[in-house]
Amino acid sequence: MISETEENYLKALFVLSIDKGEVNISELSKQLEVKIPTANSMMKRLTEKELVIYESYKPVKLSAKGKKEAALIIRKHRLTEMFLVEKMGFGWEEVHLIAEQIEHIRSSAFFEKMDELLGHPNVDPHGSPIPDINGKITTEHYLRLSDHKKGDKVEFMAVSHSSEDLLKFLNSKELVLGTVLFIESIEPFDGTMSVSYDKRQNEMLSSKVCDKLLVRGAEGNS
Amino acid sequence: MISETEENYLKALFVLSIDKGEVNISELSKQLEVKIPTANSMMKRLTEKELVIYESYKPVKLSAKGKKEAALIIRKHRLTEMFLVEKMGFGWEEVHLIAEQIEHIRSSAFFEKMDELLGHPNVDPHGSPIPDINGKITTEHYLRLSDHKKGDKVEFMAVSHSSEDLLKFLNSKELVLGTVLFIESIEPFDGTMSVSYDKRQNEMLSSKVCDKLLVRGAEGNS
DNA sequence: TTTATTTGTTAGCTTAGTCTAACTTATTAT
DNA sequence: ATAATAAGTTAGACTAAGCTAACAAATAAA
Ligand SMILES: [Mn+2]
Ligand SMILES: [Mn+2]
Ligand SMILES: [Mn+2]
Ligand SMILES: [Mn+2]
Repeated sequence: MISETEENYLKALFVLSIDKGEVNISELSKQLEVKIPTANSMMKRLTEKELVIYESYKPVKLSAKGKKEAALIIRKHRLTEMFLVEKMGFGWEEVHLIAEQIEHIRSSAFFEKMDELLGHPNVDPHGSPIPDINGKITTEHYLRLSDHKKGDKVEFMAVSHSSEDLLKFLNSKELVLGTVLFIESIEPFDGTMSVSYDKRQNEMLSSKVCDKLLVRGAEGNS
Repeated sequence: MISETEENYLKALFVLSIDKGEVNISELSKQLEVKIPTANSMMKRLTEKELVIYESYKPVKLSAKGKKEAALIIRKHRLTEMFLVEKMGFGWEEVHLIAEQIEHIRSSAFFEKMDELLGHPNVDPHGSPIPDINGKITTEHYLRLSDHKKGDKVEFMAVSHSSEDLLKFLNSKELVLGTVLFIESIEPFDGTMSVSYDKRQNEMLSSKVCDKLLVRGAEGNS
């Protein structure tokens, strides 16, 4: 049996190891807001349970088993977020903390029912992919809006590392997933973009915002 | 802050003290499936927190504060059960264990949303009353079906101490809340009743079942 | 290549929540 | 009224999950 705390560690390991495939204990402890020795001793326990691969002074990796468990928790988290938004009327900025708790509910029927009622969605309200029932996750590789140039037309597909503040900002600009953006101009000095879309014209987005918006080319414009 | 474990103790104290107003530690430990010393030490902790009133060798009582907290947890439990049945399509026999977990989710917005989507229900799927947002609970005092006599016509209002097995049995007899029952006859030896209702005629219900069905007089027949 | 800094480890302490064993108080039966 | 049984208490141990303090290893700076 994997405890709620252990589940949170697995999830943190999963998201932190997405690029490098491994995680330093200090990163992990920062992510989970615990001290380094706490994370250290948990790594020993998860090694015992064969959920992580870990040797002294080396970075931590998830085992295949650990990776699958983590993906299944993320599945529950993202299904929950989708359910809260689509079926209960919450805003996309309100759902993360609730999902952080509900992801630990022990009832496969509960999450299967959500999945069914939602019509088996493959992304959450922030555009992140929902792993399937076997823990397999298919990641689309979107570019950042900030990687594009003047005149590009792109579709807003996902928010990366979405904070509540960022999501509220996007609400205030009526920027929802699926919006097609046209880049009118880019300020050379600080990278601020002026973009137009159905709801707004010449809206200014700071480079900090543009870094978080994941997009794909629209109309054959990759 | 009240922990999940403490919440479960408060809830158990609430339901066990409904009649007598107080609870023996041994009853409590049985209900929660812990040993007597475990319940005993928890009572000390809840006394510290002023949630219960307790002196050595005397039965335990909930304080006003403890009673309110307990009622609010029961509110979340019953709203959840109602939501699972009404909005997610679960059967009334499937929801208790899930609600047992979800009742501890820390988000008033989550439960307020459920309440709203359900149209502020005042009973759960088993006919038990849902306490209001202030923890006030209004209990209807129904009689048991077994307290009635041949020829009585009654409405099925609630199931008392519903187990999954009992609820499945009622499913098999198509006996849902609101059904109007006519008592055709009662076997003097063991109290088995023969009842008729819209879906079935002369259905036999053992006295064990009749003890659990809470009813009120139908058509001015109190 | 030493030295300083960051990162990781170990040991030992804490709290919540559980247990068993031994004992005490209350209740019930003889 | 005394003995037997049940209920409640205390002490001591355990695990999970956290912490701090002291030390060791690895990495970065000088
Ligand atoms: Mn989230
Ligand atoms: Mn979580
Ligand atoms: Mn229930
Ligand atoms: Mn519970």
